[in-house]
Amino acid sequence: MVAAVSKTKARLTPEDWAQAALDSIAEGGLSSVAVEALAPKVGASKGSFYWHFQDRAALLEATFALWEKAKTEAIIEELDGIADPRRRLRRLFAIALSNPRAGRIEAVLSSQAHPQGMTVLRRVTTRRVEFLTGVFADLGFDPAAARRRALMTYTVFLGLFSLRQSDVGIVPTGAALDDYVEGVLDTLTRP
Amino acid sequence: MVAAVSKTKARLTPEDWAQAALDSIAEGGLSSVAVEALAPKVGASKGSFYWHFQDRAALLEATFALWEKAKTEAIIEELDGIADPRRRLRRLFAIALSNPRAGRIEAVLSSQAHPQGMTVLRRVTTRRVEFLTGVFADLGFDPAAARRRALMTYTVFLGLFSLRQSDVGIVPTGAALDDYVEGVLDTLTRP
DNA sequence: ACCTGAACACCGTTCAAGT
DNA sequence: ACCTGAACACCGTTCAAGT
Repeated sequence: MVAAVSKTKARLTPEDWAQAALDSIAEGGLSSVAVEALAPKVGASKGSFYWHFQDRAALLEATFALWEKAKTEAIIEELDGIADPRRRLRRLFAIALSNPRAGRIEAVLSSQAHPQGMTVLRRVTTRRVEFLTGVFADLGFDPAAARRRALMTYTVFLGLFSLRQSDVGIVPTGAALDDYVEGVLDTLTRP
Repeated sequence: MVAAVSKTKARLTPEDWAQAALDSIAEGGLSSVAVEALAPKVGASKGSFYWHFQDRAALLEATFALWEKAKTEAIIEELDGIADPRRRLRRLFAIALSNPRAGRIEAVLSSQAHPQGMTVLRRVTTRRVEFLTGVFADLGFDPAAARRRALMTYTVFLGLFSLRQSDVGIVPTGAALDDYVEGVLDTLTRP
């Protein structure tokens, strides 16, 4: 359960704490991000934490920023390499749905448990809707229509994430999920 | 800020605490539901709380149950009185979007901050998707198609809630929102 | 510069004692 | 049966003291 502490560097960086916090959120939600609980995982004392961060809120801010870089910027960068807009969109859903735990952070941010999360959430949302607008523009929709489609696609996307989290057995899995997504994308991209 | 305490009944019921907790979540999120902070609002001591509830988790359970009754059962009951399926669906979106704070509890439940919330979330989700499946069946879709449409509609619904919470200025407001919803419902109900 | 360990505050929880 | 107030535990935060 306890992650092995790297022996290669004696000194800790803020990123070490943020990464530990990110893992902790995926495992046990926001409330599991406790300085006292994290300290032994990174191999330091509670007091040490307050050298790197002003408080727990600052840690969460750094954690959300880390997630933003890994899960929005990096993915959009990959997708921008795909010329065909329909394939680009399909790939996005494939990436997003490949990890059953994806959406955990989005859920935490949306719950408004922490104001600093809202800033990141706004930035990520804007970025993603922009990306989707680009996809629909490339599909030949005029700007206003592309924007509307992008918005609807993103709500479908968010809703699917949310539904998967609650795990009601309503969201299809495996091949059925692929079929479902294919059908949804058909509906969304039809002129 | 502090709600006036009713003088008409000296004794408190669990519902008094649950209602106070529900209000508190809407105002300040889950973390604002603190026994110590709630006690003066209902006009009792912390100790009194533990006569009515085993712990904070039990209060949250009761709070979620209260919300379920008010926001799912009551609304579905109203909607079931509308014969025309398209109007029924439109009315659902109207109710859901009329309160800008609607979706707060859904967000809290989805964040999995509390396991007991998941039970309620699953029940509510199942109930709502069943309701939507009925709408699409009434529109003439066969069972499997009705189910798929219901699922897609519910993800659009959840996503819209979620987006509104983050308040990015991406979701249209006022008449534009009505137009947007109308367009979305058109897309969703088209055979 | 970076870290430790003790101290304190806050809030969840318990409980003996009151009505 | 229902409530109070004091006590304790847990974790966020501070800080004087160490390297």
